[in-house]
Amino acid sequence: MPPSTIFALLDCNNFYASCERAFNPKLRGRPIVVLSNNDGCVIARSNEAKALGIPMGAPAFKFQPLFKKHGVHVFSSNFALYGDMSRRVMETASLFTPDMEIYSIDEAFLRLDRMHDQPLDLARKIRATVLQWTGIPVSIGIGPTKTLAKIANRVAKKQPEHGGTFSLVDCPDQDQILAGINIEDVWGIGSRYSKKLREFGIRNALQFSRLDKDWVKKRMTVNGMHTLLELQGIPCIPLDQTVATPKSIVCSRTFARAVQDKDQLEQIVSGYAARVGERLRGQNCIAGQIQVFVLTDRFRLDKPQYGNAATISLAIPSSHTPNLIRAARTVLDRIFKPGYEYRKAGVMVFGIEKEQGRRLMLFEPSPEELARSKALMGVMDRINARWGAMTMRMAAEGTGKRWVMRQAHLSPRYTTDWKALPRAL
DNA sequence: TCTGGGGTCCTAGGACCC
DNA sequence: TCTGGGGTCCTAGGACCC
Repeated sequence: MPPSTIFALLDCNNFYASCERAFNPKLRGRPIVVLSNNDGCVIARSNEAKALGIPMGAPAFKFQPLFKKHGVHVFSSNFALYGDMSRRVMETASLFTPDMEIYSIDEAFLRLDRMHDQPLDLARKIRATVLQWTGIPVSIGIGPTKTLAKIANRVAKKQPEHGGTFSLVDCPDQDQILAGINIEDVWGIGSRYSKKLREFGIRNALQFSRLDKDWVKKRMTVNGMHTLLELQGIPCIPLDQTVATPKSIVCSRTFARAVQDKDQLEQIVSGYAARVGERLRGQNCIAGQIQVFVLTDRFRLDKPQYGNAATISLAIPSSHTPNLIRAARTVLDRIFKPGYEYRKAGVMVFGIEKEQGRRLMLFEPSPEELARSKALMGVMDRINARWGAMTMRMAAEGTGKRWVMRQAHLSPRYTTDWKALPRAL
């Protein structure tokens, strides 16, 4: 890496809440929360909702009175909408620099050296364009390392006087700013390490940045050492633009109601296996192993608790839904114990590889068989993409309504469903 | 009396991220 | 009645091999 790398972190402000607001201008200035699956707990809040003291992860049922009192607008999570809005934001930002790493649904690292504009000018342009084209407000922080860009982003977000962008490159106040960042707010230092560090009297980013390298490595592995060096301005975490195949794919849910019946659990698990299959095929991948897990309600300590997981290898790596369902049922059979009230289950696959270029196995299906299964899955995926997930599914998933999931406050799929396109009058 | 040492692979657990 | 879901990486320790 050349000596003067300049990283920017673009981060969408209150992303899910902003997505809901982008299509409903009446919500401007109003408190908004977005709930997790099952309408269980709060996973996103607008600034107004934060100001009301609604914490991240708050169980929705405990905050109902507060929502009502302050007219908080409540939404069930709508990932079809958020995913599509994310794509728009990222595409817009990518027009400004070729060096971009999409880090999460609402964050991207950019490299701004090698560009003609001054980094801060460029950041302001990106911010304005994204806002204008997508309706999503973003903050952009700039620094000589990713970790410092993260901190700059925090400053940009928390101190409105900077207008949504901030740079720590050649910043005379850097020490003062680092001293104002709590240790648990440093990227890479979570709650466990923060607690440990506070026991040593390390409370902020500046104090941490002055620790001894080997002391940190010994207690926080090589990752902690990288964080330390990055705070000192030495880049250790490069921009990663590779599109890696995922190592695992999981589909799991907490149910709205407890399930005791094995047949019902089989249908649920089959449905999860089908979702995993869709996502594998979406990446042109196949998986070699499949795991199933089941859990009882961890909050009902008055009831008998049980949780278990098991994994098997597929005879032949596959993304074919019937194969995944068959395997998932075999695993479930092994771990299911009657007499418990299950509240959560999941299906996970690993040993994932690209479908092309895979090593050949001893008992390969014939080319005709492969073509047939591929065609069938292709038709299913296209129908579900066009008409909404789960329009077409396997018989094993059951034909009942999606009663296991509660989504009482779902917004329309504005951008991904023709029927839900907003009208411009 | 004496009882090596190094390499690899796998797994479980722990930490982190959004 | 009611508490999310989906990922990654690192390390220690045991099994096994030579």
